Order: sequence, then C-alpha cells, then structure tokens
Amino acid sequence: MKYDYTAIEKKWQKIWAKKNAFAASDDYTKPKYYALVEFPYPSGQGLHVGHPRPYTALDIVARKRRFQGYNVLFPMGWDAFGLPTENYAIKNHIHPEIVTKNNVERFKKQIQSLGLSFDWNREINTTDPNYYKWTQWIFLQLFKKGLAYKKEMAVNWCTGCKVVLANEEVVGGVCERCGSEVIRKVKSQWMLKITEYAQRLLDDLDTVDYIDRVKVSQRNWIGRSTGAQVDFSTTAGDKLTIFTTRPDTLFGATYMVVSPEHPYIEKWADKITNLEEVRAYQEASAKKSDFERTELAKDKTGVVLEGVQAVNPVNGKEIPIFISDYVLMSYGTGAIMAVPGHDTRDWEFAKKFHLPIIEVVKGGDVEQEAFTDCETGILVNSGFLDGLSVEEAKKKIITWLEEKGLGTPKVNYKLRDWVFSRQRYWGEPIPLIYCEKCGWVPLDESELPLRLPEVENYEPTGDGESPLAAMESWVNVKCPHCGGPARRETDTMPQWAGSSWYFLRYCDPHNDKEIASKEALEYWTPVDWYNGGMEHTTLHLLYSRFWHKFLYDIGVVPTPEPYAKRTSHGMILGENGEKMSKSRGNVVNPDEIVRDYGADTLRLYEMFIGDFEKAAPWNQNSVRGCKRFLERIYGLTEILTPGNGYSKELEGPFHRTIKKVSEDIESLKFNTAIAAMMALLNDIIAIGKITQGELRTLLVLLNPFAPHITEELWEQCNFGGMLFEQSWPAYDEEKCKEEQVEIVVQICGKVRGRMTIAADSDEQALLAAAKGIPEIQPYLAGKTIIKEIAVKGKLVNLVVK
RNA sequence: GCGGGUAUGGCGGAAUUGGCAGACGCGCAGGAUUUAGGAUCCUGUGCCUUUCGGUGUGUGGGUUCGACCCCCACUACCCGCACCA
Repeated sequence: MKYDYTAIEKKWQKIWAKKNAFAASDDYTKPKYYALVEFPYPSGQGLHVGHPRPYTALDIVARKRRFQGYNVLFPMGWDAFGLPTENYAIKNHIHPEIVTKNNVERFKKQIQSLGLSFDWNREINTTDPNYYKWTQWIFLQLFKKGLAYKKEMAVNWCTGCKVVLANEEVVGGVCERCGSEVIRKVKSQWMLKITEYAQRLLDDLDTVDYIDRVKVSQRNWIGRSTGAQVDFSTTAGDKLTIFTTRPDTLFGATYMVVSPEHPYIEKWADKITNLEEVRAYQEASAKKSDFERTELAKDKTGVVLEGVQAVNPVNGKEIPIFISDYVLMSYGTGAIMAVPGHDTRDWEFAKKFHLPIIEVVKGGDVEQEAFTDCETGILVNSGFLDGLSVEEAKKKIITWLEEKGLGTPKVNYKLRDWVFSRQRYWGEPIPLIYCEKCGWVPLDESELPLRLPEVENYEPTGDGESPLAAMESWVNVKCPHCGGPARRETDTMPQWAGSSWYFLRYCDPHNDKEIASKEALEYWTPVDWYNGGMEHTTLHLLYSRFWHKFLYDIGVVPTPEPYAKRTSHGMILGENGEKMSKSRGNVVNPDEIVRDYGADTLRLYEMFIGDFEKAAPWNQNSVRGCKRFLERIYGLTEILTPGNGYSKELEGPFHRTIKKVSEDIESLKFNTAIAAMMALLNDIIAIGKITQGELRTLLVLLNPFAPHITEELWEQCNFGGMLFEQSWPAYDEEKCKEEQVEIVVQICGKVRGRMTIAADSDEQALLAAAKGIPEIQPYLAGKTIIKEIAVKGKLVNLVVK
C-alpha cells in the first residue's frame, strides 16, 4: 500500500476541524496547560520554512500534554498592524485592511496545511476593532496612572520611511526596515514610562524559567549600575550634578564634561566667553546622525567652556568644564566628572586636550593607558582614601559625601522610556483629545474602540505628521471635558502595542466587557511555556512583561509575570548556510515541501534538522530521509502480529524509547527523540515483526511529531477510537535497564578487550572477570598491576608497570 | 571595546556527576532487485596503515588511572550591544 500523504493529511485535517479536536475546554476544574508561540506578522510573502520550526515544537508539547490529561490552550492569531502592509497598500492603492485580510487568509491556509493543533476558535487579530479596543483601553489606563506622557525629544527619524523609530528599530545607525540613514529630529512624542518598572523587570527575572541567554540579554538591556550622584559647585555659583560608578576615583577628577544638550549651557550663556565656539559645537553635534556619532566614537571632540569652572569637592581645586558628545544627555545627569587615569574615554579625551592625568588607583601605568581594574587596585594620592581597596574606598567616600551633603548613592539604568507614537496610518489610534483649555483629555471608555477612519491616502506626510492629521472631520472634535473645540491625537501606536498583551486575550477572546474575564485569567495565566525568537528578547518580551506588571498593579491580571517559561529557537538557513532571502535565491517554500513530501515529513524534518536552539542549514536530501522513515512506519502494518503486550526482544527498547522521547520533548531535544524512534524502528525491522500493542505505543509516541500518518494507521489497524484521544505511554524504569552489558577492559587507559557480563555485577566481579579475558593477557605478562579501576556498567581499567 | 554563543567525519549532528568518540540521518562505495532509477532492500563507511597497529573532538599547556567534557592561556567564526560615565 502506497503512503498517499496528500490524501491522508487532507482527510485528517478535515476530521479534526469537524470534531473541534483541539479546542481548549472551559472546564476550569481540569489541570491546565497554556502553550504559546509568537503570533506571526502576516506578511505578503506568505509562510517561510522558519515559521513551522517553533510552531511544530510547541505543537509537540501541546499534543503530549493532551495525552497526559491536561486541558491545553494552544492558540494562534495575527499581529497584523505594521509598516510593510501599509507600504504595500500605498504602492498598490489597496486598503491596508484588504491587504491584511488577504495575507491572513493565505497564512492561515498555509499554517493549517501543517496539521498544527491550534484552537482556531480563539483566533485573534490585532487590527480587529474588537481587539484594539482593549489595546486602547490599556493605553488609557497607563495614561491615567501617569505612565504615558508627551515629551519634546530628539527622536530617531528615518529619512527613508519618513517616520520616527524606536531606539530598538535603529540598527547600526540605519533603519532596521529600509536601511536608510537615521538622523536626530526633535518631535513631541508619546512615551511610556517603562523605566519606572526597570528594577522589577530585573528582579523578577529570578522568578521565571527563561533560558539563560534571554535573562542575560534582558539584564544587559536594563543595564543597572550603582554608584553615586555628586554635586560639584561651580564658579557660576550653582551646582553641577554628575553620576559616577567610581566615586572612589574622585581625587583623580581633573576636568568635567557635559553633554552638548545640557541645559546649564543656556543658564551659563552670559558667563561663557567663547559662546560662539560652544554654539557651533552644539549645532554640529545636533546635526550628526547616530551613525556618525558611533562612527566617530574613537575620535574624541569637544570644546572647553571658558568663563566657568567647577570645584572638585574633595580638594577644592578648580577644574575646567568641557562639552563633548561622548557624554549623552539621555543617561545619568548628562554630566560627568572625568577621571582620565581610570576611564578609557576620559583618558583618550585628556590625551587629546593635554589635560592632567592623576593616578589615584595603583596597579597600572596611567601614562600608557587608563587603569580600570576594580579588583586589585589600591588607592593612592587620595587623602583619606589612601591605602584602601576600590570597594572600601567607594563605601568610605559615599559616606563622606553624604555627611557633607555633597552626594548620595544612586542607581542608574540604561533602559530608556518607550517611544510610543508613530506618524503612520496602519496602527491603533491613540484615544486622546487635545483641548487648549483642558490639555490632553482621555476618550471616555464607552467610546472605545476609536476606529481608524477611512482615508483616501495613507501616505506619510513627510513633515512628520500622521496621515490621520489630514482628516479634518475626524480630527476636529469637542473636548469631552469642557465641550470646547479640540483635536484628536493623530499619531498611532507602534506595532509592539497589540502584541504586548495578546496572550491574555486568547484566554477569553470574545469578551466584550473586559480584556478577558477574571475567571479565565485566573485559570489560564501565566503562560506555561512560551517560545519565540531571540530577536524579540529586548523588545516584545520586555514590553509585554512591562504591560503585564502594570495590569497586575491595577488588578486586571492575577500574576506579576506573564510567562512562566521562555525558550527560543534557532533560525533555519538556506542550503548554502546563509540566511534565507529572496536576493540570495536560497528561499525554500513550505508549500512545495508539503506538496512534494507531506506535512508530516516537513514537521519531522524541521524537528530533526539539528539542535532546536541553534541555527541550521536546510538540506533537501535529509528531508527525503525523514520521508523514508515515515514510509517505513507506514509499512509496519505488513508485519503486524496479534498481541497486546511487548515481545521479549522489544520490551527493553520500547521502555527506553518511551523514556527518551518523554524526556527529550521537555528539554527541546526533538532531534534525539526522533533519532531514538528511528533506532527503535530499525530494531523492529531487524526482528521482522511488531505486535499490535507495540504499534499502538509507537503511534502515540510519534503522533505529536507526525500527527496525520499516525492517526491514519491507528484507524487502519482498528485500534479503536481516535488516536488523539489516547493516553501518553508509561515506561518502567526497571525495564529500561539492560540485563547484560558490554564492559570495556582498558590497560593504562587504552581499550584492549571487551566482555559481556550481567549489568548488576559489582566492582569486584568486574575486576575478577576482566583479569580473566584472553585479549588482555599479553599486556599483563611480566607486569605488575599497580592500580585497578572498575566502574559499574561501564569499564575496567588496569594500570600496569 | 563589552556581553553571549559556537568549534566533533565529506555534511547535519549525537555523546555530561570525567568512563567504548562519531548514536540517528544525509552523502558516498559495493552488492541485490529492476527494461530503467534521483525507487526499494542488504553490506560497508573518522583518518593513516596491506596487516599488526597507530591516530583522532579549533590551538598550546595543565589536572587525572582516564578529558569533546574540568582548569589556564590562545585562535577563528556567529549573534547582540555599543562613548551608558
């Protein structure tokens, strides 16, 4: 009988859909399991072979959990707002809503052809007004709690897309999407105060089960550092406050630097005698793009402020103040004390401007390079700190500063507030109204969703205003507060908004009273296992943790963290080992694989391709290998024999395979789980027969990986009921053990012989048996055994002389 | 520069309280079957060597009876961040 995968896969997909086989139940008394994969952006290119890798992995987990008796929630949806759709709409004069609808249809069809056990009753779409109503609602709560604010600020302006980008969307100084140069431009933007949650986002990483590299990335991104804030008095009669992580080096501060945007420059304008030069420098750095700033990173520039000096609080010495763009306004206080002896950047600057370098921590040669080691150095030239270690000196100087009222301990974070506005059409409208009298007034919740208006033209205006701004009838409204004339906010939300809470909506997707019912959230959250790309670690993953914590604070969700466990998959590369892309011509289309080999083969191959967490190149021949495996499974019906138990020869292999597959699924080792099943199949074929009981077990084990073929064989063999309704097979630890094992006999660590012996033989028995085997006799003749090592079940090593 | 990761046959990859390196699959070689094979089945397959044997997990050291695995010092490649005071 031929393995007609096309017919089999269509048949079972239809049956599962009809039976609603994978719907999560609303019976909240059962144990639950919430498995989640990142919902895709439905791009115009259709599904990519990269998509099925994580989807299949968690589908395997979901299917295994159902067999284990859990009520499983495994949902799918569409993160459909975003620039590519909008750009496509502009280019082809099709409404983005239509573009989205078409793309979603295609994606859904493709995903469904893979036999993934998603609960399609809970499908969501971020562009659906019934969905974004709640995205807007959450924004209003943030606004009401003071966590959304508008700020004039230098933003990343993409010269290609004519749109403001988040810091995270700028890669290497250019636009992540179009590659155009990004420059700095001052605009009024909505911001979300994620920084207010920095410490909790950091601390609570200890409470969740994320793979290490995700935790490390988030910690680095949040970038906590501890130090001190210190006030330097100036000859202008005021105080300049700086942040430093090395207060111990205060005696080595020989000059100060403020950022070109620092407000004190205005304040001191009438005292600065070289104001023209300073202004010129300010302008020059304002014009620099981020790219230029990083390009020129090595070459320090700056201008001294003539007419104003600072006073080092520890020794009363007057020191010069510079402006330089190596000091960023966005971190700390926008001003630093420069300690060229012990900071590489300050050292470079000091060398260039011939400023004094004082050694205050002994251990290096500060004339050659900055000595930045905090572990070994001893303080020198530092008055009352002399002789102390760096750690001791830090404590002592902070105490001293506090006593004198000159400084305080201080914690700083690299994490910055989230730029939340976009001057684009295809996003959630921000539900706020600006009134001259009342300021920013939130829309009443009863007015939600605030729908996107129909417009003729979605094109960005290029002057930084959203296309919505041109819609006079939509923009001009009455103030909800005073009834006077007012205007709507015309910016929309970034793509990250809808994905920051979507996992909550799956719990109760049709609720029109709240984001999800209390009961549903209480039961389903947190997500038990969330898998997604590493590229979302510092964006989506951090943003959604922030929103979740906020929702927890206002009593909407019952848990402080959204995801109990987070894993991440590697990319699938082209056959040439490069990233798949149209321009490289190495893209593999999943539809063709499904057509030529079947969905089960595609699933199996993507799980077998290599370590799930690492990138792996596609290999068409290996796809064939997986197909061969399934064909041989299909052929097992021809050697099927009656009997419910395991045959004597296969009992051990079956128990071992059940154990291996059960454990490997939990630790993302899908490749070795499949290898174990392949090895078992080789054993079965070598023996030449399989009992009904054995085949039942094998089909259940393989079902999460290859659901269609296994369900088909289950039916063909009349095993009763549907395969997806069965239980996960159990194994007996005792029966996993081999009775006889082969023991290696080594002489001086080299394998010289082997013996087969009862697996439970103890060390004495092993040694006695080993000494008797003929192969090693030549190596023992005329020698003395000086050491004997025996390891149960493994080997014997005799050291001779 | 900083942070993270990786390095094992022709290829993808297995192997952990330190104990037979190369499971499983691909490819390749030989054979069977076939009108035919890019189908199927069987056998073999790290490298060197006719054999005996030797040798082998990026490089150089070390610890150990024994190291892909632990320690020290390097090299190469990949990813992320990047003047964060």
